[in-house]
Amino acid sequence: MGVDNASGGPAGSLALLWGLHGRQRRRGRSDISVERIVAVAIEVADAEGLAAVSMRRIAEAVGVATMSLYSYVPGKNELVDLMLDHAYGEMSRPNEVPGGWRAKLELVARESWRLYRRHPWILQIPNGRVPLGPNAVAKYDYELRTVDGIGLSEIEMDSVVNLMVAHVESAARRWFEASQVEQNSGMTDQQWWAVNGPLLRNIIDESRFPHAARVGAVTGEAYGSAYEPEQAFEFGLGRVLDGIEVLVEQRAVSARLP
Amino acid sequence: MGVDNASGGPAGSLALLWGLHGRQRRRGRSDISVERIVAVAIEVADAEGLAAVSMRRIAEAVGVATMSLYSYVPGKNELVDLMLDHAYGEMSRPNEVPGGWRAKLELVARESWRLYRRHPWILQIPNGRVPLGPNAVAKYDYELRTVDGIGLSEIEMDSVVNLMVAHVESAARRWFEASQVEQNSGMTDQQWWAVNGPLLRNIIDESRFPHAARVGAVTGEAYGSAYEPEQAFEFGLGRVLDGIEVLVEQRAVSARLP
DNA sequence: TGCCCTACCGTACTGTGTACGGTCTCGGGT
DNA sequence: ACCCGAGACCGTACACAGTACGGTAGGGCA
Repeated sequence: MGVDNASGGPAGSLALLWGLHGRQRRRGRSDISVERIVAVAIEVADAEGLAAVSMRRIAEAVGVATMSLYSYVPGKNELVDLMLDHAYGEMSRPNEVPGGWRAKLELVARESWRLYRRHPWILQIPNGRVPLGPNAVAKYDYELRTVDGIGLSEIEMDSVVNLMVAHVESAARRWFEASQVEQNSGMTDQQWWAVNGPLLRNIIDESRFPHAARVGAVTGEAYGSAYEPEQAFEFGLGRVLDGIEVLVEQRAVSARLP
Repeated sequence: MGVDNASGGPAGSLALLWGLHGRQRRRGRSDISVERIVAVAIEVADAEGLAAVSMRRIAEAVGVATMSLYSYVPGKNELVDLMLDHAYGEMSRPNEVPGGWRAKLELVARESWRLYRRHPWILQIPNGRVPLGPNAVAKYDYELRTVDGIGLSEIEMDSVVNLMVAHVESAARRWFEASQVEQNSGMTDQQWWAVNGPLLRNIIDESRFPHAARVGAVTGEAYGSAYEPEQAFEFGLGRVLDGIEVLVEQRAVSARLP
């Protein structure tokens, strides 16, 4: 029906992702392949967002009839799964990084941030279990490496990594949403506030909303709008790292006392 | 076209949200109102998700023809804006809360968490600038109050509050996505891992992905699945509060030195 | 040579938001 | 009292989505 989103039965995705599709030689046109379809879909998504990735559109771009795609990919959900894992594959994962866990984890965060900036459509992928493709697993492994051997339990390592990844995704989502609104309203945040600011300032008065009025005035002045995504990412990054450091210190202390 | 999502011109939403619609008496059926439409839409969304909220569906539930909705609400985007602000209005915002900023901010986080659990469809609202309705502003004002007067600048107050809100939303999204997958795959996370675990354990071997294999084994054992949303929320809450505390301490120290 | 499998594709179904234009009823100005 | 216009109400239609289904054609294997 088009509503049952990703990963209803990721078994199909799993086989595709890990290249377990029997490796039988395909009989049809040799200029078409799953890889090419995925590449084309990513190109379209990069340029026009995930909403532009329809089976008709991709088929046309590949040069094939719509329904022919279904002989390469079980359905759209699986195609999106493949797109995502391919994008993960583009990330750099250097073997040796100078500095302690904090520098390493920060690097991981910035690398993720860059991924979302390059492929914002990842943020539009509807609800779903992460399809555990090879590159997703490699990413997870790489992330864990940054906090290995610093006195955390396995559970804590997982939690720390998940927290950092979640922060980056969250900040990226805010950035992307802001840019989306700009795009399809045709107004900059600044322009929007220039138009609607007066009305809102009338309504959000000091007496009813004292804190919102005061803080809103300062941030509006500073940012020229209501929100500065890049700043929010940096601020959160620092705070989250600080919070993790507190935990790491605790563990280091309790390790010294037997 | 159905693609231009929320808040293209929130001027319409703003007027509706703040009840500036001239207050002219409506001439039509008196059993229908914007309020009732919004209430019905929220009911449907609570029960079946935002995807179930179509104009046809809501119209039918209200007992009116589809196109009649458009004489109450400019379009679907505006309806969703109204739903969101209404949901914000349900949150409790006690005037006096015992404890310091940390306890207060934690309470804010838990209240938000409860909101998302009650109305998960909020997480499905597509990209958009928050429509600044009365309840959204009240929520923001209430959140700011928790960190007022502890030595932070206005910008920092805004950043802190945004960070906490973002964490809660992020954790809630993960929880919701997990529950969604469960629902439309018909399998528990545990069941899924029982089926796909062996395959993955074969592929994710110690030699290629040592950290992922080790940590995955422990978390899998502990959670019975790959991820425990509630735990992730609590862990992140603690870490974020710790990180904010570091900042607050810094500010307190630099306030003591001239 | 003959058969079968499968890549390929045309058509059609359900469902979306909403533009458009028609009808009917009620409120207010004269 | 009368009339007219505004607006509530609604039926139809359009473009687009994902994909089920069934038909066709051509190459691999017995």
